[in-house]
Amino acid sequence: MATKAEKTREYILQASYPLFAKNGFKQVTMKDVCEATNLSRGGLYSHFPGTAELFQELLKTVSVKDAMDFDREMEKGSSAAVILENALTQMEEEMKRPQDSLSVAIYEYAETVDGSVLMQYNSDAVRRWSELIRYGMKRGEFREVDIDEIVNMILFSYQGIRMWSRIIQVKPETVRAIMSHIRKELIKR
Amino acid sequence: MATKAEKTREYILQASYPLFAKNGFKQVTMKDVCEATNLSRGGLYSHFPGTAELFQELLKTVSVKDAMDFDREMEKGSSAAVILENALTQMEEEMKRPQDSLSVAIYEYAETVDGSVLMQYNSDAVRRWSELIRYGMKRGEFREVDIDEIVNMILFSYQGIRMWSRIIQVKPETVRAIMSHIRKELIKR
DNA sequence: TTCATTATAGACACGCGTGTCGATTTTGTC
DNA sequence: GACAAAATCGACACGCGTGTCTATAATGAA
Repeated sequence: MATKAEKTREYILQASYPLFAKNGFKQVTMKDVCEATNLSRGGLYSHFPGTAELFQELLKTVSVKDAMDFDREMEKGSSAAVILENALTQMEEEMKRPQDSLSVAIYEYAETVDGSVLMQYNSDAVRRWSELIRYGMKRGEFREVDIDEIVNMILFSYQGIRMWSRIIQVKPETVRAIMSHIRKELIKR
Repeated sequence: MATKAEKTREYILQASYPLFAKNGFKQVTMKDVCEATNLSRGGLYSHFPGTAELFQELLKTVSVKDAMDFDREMEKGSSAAVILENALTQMEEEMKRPQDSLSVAIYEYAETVDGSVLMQYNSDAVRRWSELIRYGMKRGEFREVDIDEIVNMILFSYQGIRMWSRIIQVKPETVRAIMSHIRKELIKR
């Protein structure tokens, strides 16, 4: 029944999201979270024993709405080309604001705490993309490609550019070049 | 003239390489370097004021022998397909032993100290690969591709897979799938 | 071998993040 | 409104990495 604690918990999660998005996982300290939430050490620790558990919880609430969840669209029978285009656009948008994404934090979390998160993350993405491509091929919209090759190419170049774009100013043309390559690779002309 | 100091400096660099390769940049402390070199704090600090300078110096000595330095081969007039094959093989080898490569350390160094390192690193790689592809096209070995698109695809998927392979066990098939895609993309059949 | 120069040892004080714990305030039930 | 339970505060001790400084040891030129 509402319980103050649950609200506070929720509030902490919401308030710490930008911290992780901006600074990654390792760079965020409990002290930072204290300041971001205006809670004291004691108050904070009574909700989360450490940044690891906090971040873990944060991931659960976020992973649900993943940009690359094509299932619904495919069930609706939407055009594969359109679904692809939307995904590419969303990816492109994300690159423009790398500070809003948890991707690097997830990487660091996997590095220092639990690698299985990345495995899960990756195999999910592989599965979803594979389904989309199979779908597109079945509908005759996509070329007959080697699914494994294409999916890995897409996902890893996405990861690569995503991480680098946090550090160096990756030119929009560069992002577009990758997207364009993916498009050409898949769409029948 | 020989000067003990220079030798020690050299020794420190050589001894700290594996530390950075294994642990990245941020995770390496001066204390770690002390232990790896059997030097005391004072001894070490009289050579390098911090890990940043140490790593910077380390980069200089390493970056010379880059796996993707195609210039010499192209000047010799070697087959573009062969040069490509060698590069892909070397990349594949590197993935097998991610703990021996400085790639993640470079990323972290760029993140925390100086991003221009990555920019330099990247634009060099772009230039070299572009030249190789232009060379292969001129020789009629490679298809007439969009150089920008292909080069970015190659480099970013390489980066992506390289970083992830430090954390999750990327299957050899996956690496091979990427390499295979690159090959198909370039080589005329 | 001598001795000025150079290199090294290791103790020190400092800053910062952690996790804990008793005191205090707030909640919400009766 | 009273009062037990729940939530929060903030001071504390601890570990760890940093950078400095002086005494000591090694070097190598005369």
